[in-house]
Amino acid sequence: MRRDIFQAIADPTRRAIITLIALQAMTPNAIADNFHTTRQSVSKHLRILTECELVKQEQQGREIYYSLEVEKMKEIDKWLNQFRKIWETRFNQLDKVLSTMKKQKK
Amino acid sequence: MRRDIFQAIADPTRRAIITLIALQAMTPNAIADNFHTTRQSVSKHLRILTECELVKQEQQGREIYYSLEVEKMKEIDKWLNQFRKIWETRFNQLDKVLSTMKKQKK
DNA sequence: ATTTTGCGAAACCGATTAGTTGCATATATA
DNA sequence: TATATATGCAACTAATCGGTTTCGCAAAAT
Repeated sequence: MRRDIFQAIADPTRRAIITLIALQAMTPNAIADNFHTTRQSVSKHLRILTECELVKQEQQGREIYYSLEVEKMKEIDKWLNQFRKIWETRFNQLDKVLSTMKKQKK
Repeated sequence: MRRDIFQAIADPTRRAIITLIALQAMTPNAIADNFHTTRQSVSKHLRILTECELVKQEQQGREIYYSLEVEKMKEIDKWLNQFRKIWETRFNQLDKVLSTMKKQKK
């Protein structure tokens, strides 16, 4: 049971579920309708997403509404930050090359 | 063989390798020195990272230097974009609440 | 009160995964 | 030329994964 965010978003079905419930809470049945798989399978995915706190539940009678814990998604963004510095630097370097080329044209 | 970026960064060792070679190219042996695993195991991880183009190789005599393909990392950032809109909206809503509280204080 | 509906949990199964061990190959070095 | 070094690759193994089937429970509908 590794159960961290990166392992959670590794599965394409789970990524699709995340996108699906990002804007509005949905029940497992409603979610399953969107995929070619069983409710139980979706239920399993939701358990994994819940365990790593990417998703939160809200019981309403016998129905359970699942919605995205957007804050948790920021952790992926935070991890990307270390590389963002690098690709921004690379971009600046390309920028320099381009402006040098322009100058040479003149 | 799924081999997409999300599956590639799911493994903690692979994430560590990515961070390690982000700033400077390294050989498999040098990389393996940083982990409690064998060189062959690192070699396997590098193969997976290379296959999904997150990493590029540069042969130098009998040594092979591996370095990060920063551009590819942007694809994760691109996927995050759809959620970025949401969490920015949430932040703005919190902003409104805070400014309302300030007004009420006055 | 009985049936239907919405759900999670457990047991099972085939596929995949990460890691190890044992090679083979190519490039240095003595 | 013989040896040491750097590496990738294939075969194997235990663990994990995603999916299905079956079950039990609680809430709603009849």
